[in-house]
Amino acid sequence: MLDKSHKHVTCENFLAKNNSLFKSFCNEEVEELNIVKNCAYYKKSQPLFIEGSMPRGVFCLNKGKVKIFSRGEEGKEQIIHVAKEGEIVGFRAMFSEEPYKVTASTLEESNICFISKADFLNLVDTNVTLRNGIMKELSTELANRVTYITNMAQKSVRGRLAFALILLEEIYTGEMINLTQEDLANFVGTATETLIRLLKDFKEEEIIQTHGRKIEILDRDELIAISGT
Amino acid sequence: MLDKSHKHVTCENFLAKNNSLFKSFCNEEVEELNIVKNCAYYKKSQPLFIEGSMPRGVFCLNKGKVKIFSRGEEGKEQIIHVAKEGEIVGFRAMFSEEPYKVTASTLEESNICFISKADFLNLVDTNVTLRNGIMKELSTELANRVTYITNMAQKSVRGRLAFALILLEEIYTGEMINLTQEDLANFVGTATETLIRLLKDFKEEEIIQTHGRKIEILDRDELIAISGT
DNA sequence: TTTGAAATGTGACTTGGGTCACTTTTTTTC
DNA sequence: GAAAAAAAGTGACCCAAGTCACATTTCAAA
Repeated sequence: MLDKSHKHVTCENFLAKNNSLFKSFCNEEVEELNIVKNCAYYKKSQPLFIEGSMPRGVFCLNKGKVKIFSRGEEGKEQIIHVAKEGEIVGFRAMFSEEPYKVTASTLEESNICFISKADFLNLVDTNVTLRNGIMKELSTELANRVTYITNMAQKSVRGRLAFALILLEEIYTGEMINLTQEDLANFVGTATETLIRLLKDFKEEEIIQTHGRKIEILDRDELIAISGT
Repeated sequence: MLDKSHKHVTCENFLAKNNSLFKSFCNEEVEELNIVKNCAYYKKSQPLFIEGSMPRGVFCLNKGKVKIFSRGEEGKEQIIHVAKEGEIVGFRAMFSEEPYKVTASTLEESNICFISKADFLNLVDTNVTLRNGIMKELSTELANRVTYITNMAQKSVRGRLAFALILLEEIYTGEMINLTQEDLANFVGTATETLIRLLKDFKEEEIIQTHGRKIEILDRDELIAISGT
């Protein structure tokens, strides 16, 4: 099924990422982590886990981006989050005894480490800093989703697209936003056709520029203004 | 400002609520809790805390309901959650060093205990069961919001209203749903006028029945069917 | 290198639901 | 219990954005 073994992969620089929950680990802790982690190569569009299945562990993104989405009634994807290098994916499900409510799938070629539920929970139990980091992360994420819900309920699609582009610019720091228009539409919460038309507007207004599929933001301030709409 | 002292209030039955995070406390722990908690009476429409202010502690609802909302660009309320008896409100903000992203306000006369941040964090540090309960609660809430976001993005207002009524029926167990139509509209994420028209439809379709402001659900199955819309 | 399958793009049409501008009814509060 | 304020309710209007039905371009895989 999953082809994870054909390339030699390492996770060395995962810990170096400044957004990692493991960033404050001391040498001894890093050693412990190295023993329990299990690195693998993922091709584009491979799932890490699927909505409805039971969680078995967490995934640490060393290289590559991952989309997290749920499916609405008619199966339409709603992208909740795009995870980037350094992030741990799937740890929310570790603390509830319930199946995943979301699916995680790679957006590009990725190097990803796996840590089993038992090992991860053991780390959390014994490491106060990690635990506090996780509680803080859970709380922050919860607060972010408040904004997300309010935006969905009150903003125009144009405003939401502007907001999404600002978020994505941070996620794709240093590189250009690289998503299919369908994925972008599913992130914004609109029809693909509507998204294409709005992107065209933004291009004509010289707020963005495209290079093939990639999106470059030209006028961030204008996007911020529009995102209030 | 806040008139919390004119009535004698007790929180005895807070611990008895089966949805309380403190439900597994032993006698000794309950004793500790009794020392640090501070009970107060709240009138209708009094805020517990306000968006933008710094968190000072958590609130335990002994009696009464509380709405949690954020405000969109034009100040329009977006109700994120309606908390009921037994719930702890505001603990999410305890773990991030950031100001509240939401406002909490009583929907009716309420008895509410306050526990200071220091006391609460101390309880969390020393009580593994409580801590695990909180981590589980945070995770579950995060999962719920995924559904919430997907609904907002993909369902019709009619579908969202049906969904909201099902949720509210559980929150108002044993009594009838009792919210202003404006609050209900702000929960569903629509204009008050639209909400009134849709409620009228539901009445004509004999899915609900109203007694003054109170809403009684007559056909829960039909609501479930509509909520898929 | 073909060839099917995604992904992108465009036009025409329809409609859900927002806005505005009121009236009426119910609650508060003094 | 009167006045004021808030909530509930109705009608008319309109446009943002969804749907459908295609054409075209790009990509992946055999």
